[in-house]
Amino acid sequence: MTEEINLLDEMLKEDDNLTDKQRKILVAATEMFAEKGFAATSTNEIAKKAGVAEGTIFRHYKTKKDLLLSIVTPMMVKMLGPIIIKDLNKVLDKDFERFEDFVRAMIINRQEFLEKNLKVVQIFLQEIPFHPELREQFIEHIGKKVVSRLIQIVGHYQSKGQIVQLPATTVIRLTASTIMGYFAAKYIINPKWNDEEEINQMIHFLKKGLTPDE
Amino acid sequence: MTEEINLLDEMLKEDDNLTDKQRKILVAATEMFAEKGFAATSTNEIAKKAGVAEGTIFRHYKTKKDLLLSIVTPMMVKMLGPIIIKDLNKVLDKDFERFEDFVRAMIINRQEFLEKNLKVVQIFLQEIPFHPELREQFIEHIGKKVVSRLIQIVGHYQSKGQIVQLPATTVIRLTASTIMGYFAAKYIINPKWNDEEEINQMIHFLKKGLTPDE
Amino acid sequence: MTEEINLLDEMLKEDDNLTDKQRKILVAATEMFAEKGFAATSTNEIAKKAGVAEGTIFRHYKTKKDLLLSIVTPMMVKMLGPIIIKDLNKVLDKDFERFEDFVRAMIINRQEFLEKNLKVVQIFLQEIPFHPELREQFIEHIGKKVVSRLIQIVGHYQSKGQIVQLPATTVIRLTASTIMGYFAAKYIINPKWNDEEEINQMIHFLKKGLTPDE
Amino acid sequence: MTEEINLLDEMLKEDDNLTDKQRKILVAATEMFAEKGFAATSTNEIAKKAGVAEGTIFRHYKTKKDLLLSIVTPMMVKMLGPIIIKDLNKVLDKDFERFEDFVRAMIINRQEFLEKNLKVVQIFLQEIPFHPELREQFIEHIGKKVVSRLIQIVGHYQSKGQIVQLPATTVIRLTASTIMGYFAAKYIINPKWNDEEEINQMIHFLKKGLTPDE
DNA sequence: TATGAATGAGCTTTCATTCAT
DNA sequence: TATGAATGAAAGCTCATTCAT
Repeated sequence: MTEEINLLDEMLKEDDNLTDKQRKILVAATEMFAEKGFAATSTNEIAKKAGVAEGTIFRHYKTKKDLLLSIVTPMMVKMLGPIIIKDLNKVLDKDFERFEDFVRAMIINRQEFLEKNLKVVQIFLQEIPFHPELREQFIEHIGKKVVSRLIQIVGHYQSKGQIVQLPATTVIRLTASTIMGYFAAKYIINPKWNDEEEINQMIHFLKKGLTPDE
Repeated sequence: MTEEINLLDEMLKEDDNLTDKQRKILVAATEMFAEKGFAATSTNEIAKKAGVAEGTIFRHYKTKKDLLLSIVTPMMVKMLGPIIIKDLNKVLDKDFERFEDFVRAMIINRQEFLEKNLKVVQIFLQEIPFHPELREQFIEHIGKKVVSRLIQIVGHYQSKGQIVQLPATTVIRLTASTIMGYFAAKYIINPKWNDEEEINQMIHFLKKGLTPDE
Repeated sequence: MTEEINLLDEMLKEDDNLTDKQRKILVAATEMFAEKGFAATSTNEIAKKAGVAEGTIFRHYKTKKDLLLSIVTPMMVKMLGPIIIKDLNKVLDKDFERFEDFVRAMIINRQEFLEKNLKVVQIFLQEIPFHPELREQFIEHIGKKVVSRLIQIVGHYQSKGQIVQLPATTVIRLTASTIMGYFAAKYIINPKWNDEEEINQMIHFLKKGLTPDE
Repeated sequence: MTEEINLLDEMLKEDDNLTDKQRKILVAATEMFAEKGFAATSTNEIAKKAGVAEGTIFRHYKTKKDLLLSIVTPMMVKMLGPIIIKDLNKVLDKDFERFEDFVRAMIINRQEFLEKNLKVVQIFLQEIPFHPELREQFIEHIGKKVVSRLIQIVGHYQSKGQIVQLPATTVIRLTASTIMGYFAAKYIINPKWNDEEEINQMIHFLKKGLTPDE
């Protein structure tokens, strides 16, 4: 049912010229960066946790920041981007009859992605305020493509008369906010709710909220 | 029209036993923490920016973390909490006939707050993942009170038949997500939109989305 | 029975131009220096313990070292010296018939002194390795006088045929070592012994050990 | 004639996993601690004197206090203890006919030890008042063993009727005081005396002083 | 390739001391 | 006289990074 992949594992396996040590470093660094933040994690700690010498880290990653980028950039550039696009195609290709079906597919799709890449996403969200390059990379390589794709989709359902004639970006924002609010609640507050029911209610809310005014 | 106050200024003026230097330290630290993050800001930088000796910082704040807390805790404990409560009273006391009027009042009220305290809120959001005490303090002193208040309010409008009979927390989440999505877009992406129109659309969306099903 | 005085109290009372604060500083500093050593005690700690402002210390004592000297020098220069001399006179004037009576008087006399000035003596002994001036002061102002006096006394009892014809300094060393060993055991190891009996045994040991060889 | 070893040299040579730099650090630290005291010696000074970077010190010794302990503890735990025991055995095994012969052997034995380890012993004596752990370590690991051994020995000579029937601890105290008084005079006052003669007189004094009363 | 000792700049914090009030 | 805020040098210590092995 799920063909989603864990980005980190993927990266580790796929890349054949990755040493065993290198894998260990990436895993350890991901763990620590997520927990304490990039700036507050020392290369010494990472080395210890990875069970390698400190020098080994710098043999593979010129600087500490390089290490961060090698965790977070692939997620965006190599994986997040293509995957999103691919997934969106997948979603669109099925040509869901109704907007609400499309939204449901999106939610489930992103949910699986999140579930498998929590740590890296967490690092990304935590560090993006402090690294302008990260921000720019994200906007340039991912953001723009995703947004333009979504605009098409919104237009598609608007032209079918299923959703209200607001600016596409507004529709996207309202929808995305609602979905991300759901994820935030789920992963930060961690409530004991029934996922399926909650998703149904959310979609019902979106459907009603975005229904064209008569 | 706005009686909102800038938290930092407030703190600086109100507290009579704050030295001039201490004020400068707080302003400089807020600036730097917001920009580079707590861990990546050195006390040396803060001292230079504040135009004081480094020792002066530690005369007033036992540790660097103390300095962070003395910026962020008052916001929560002394100011955010009471203000929210007071504001909510203000909002509720008017007993807005319609849920949408209440939401509009809330948006404007929080908008003003945000506008005047962007930096401190930014620090708070950026640092909360790395400081468990901050998280606990926030939940204990602020979160719980605010949520229980909002639950009352939702119940109020539900009993008037204005909004759908979902669990109050779900209603709150859907509403809050939408509003926060608006703020996120406004302050992060900084689009050139028409605030008033955007707010109107958002409220319309919420109203429709939360209308009771017939 | 005892006319011994507590050096610190003496100093505090006697000196009329000592402020109340100054007294508190001296008491606090003595306490801390004895406990943690001079170098490891901060003026801040002393100020807190004394209940005065840090500046007040430096109003009275130009430097931290000045404070140390003003505790330890009077003990030597003003008090230890004269007192020893005076006391020795007292002891000698009685012209104890036997050497052992003289020794006993000495032990009791020094015991009382120690008992009342443990802290200051402790500071003196602890700090003397690190402060050459202290060492020189002691030798110059106290040591020489005391030694030359003791040489006279030893000569006195040697000429009476009561003690062996060794160099006076050797006799002094053997006697002083024995007495100081007793004090060291008493104040450092703090054994549960009978003081009087122990002193009797010690004197008996000295008497036998220093008896002229036939 | 002497098989005594210099503790520090011993430590430095023996331990094969000691870096060259580490050796230099230990030598420099010993020098400085002896001269200025632990608290008054800065790690910066030690680094300069050792010709290493300051960071190097902390790579090998987690804290400055660690450095002190790594100089002083081995002396007690690994070396002083066993050596004393071993030496005492050596001394006892010869089963000196007379108590005075035993004492003489002891003096010479300890004299050699002192001569070769003056600095470390000096540090130990100077710092013990300020470091309770040091005190406890010493009592636990060294003091108790040495004392119980000495009690046996005293009993041995008492049963042979050579020394007076005082409590063994009293005999030990009187003897040790006399010997340590000799060492104190020798190493602190540094008199120009004839060692051998002085030792003979001291032993004669002890013998007479501890002779059983008829 | 991997190590880990070594570095020195820079970190947070402490300190004795000064000085305006 | 007494204060305590302010100082800046120096403390102990951490850090990312280098390099000989």
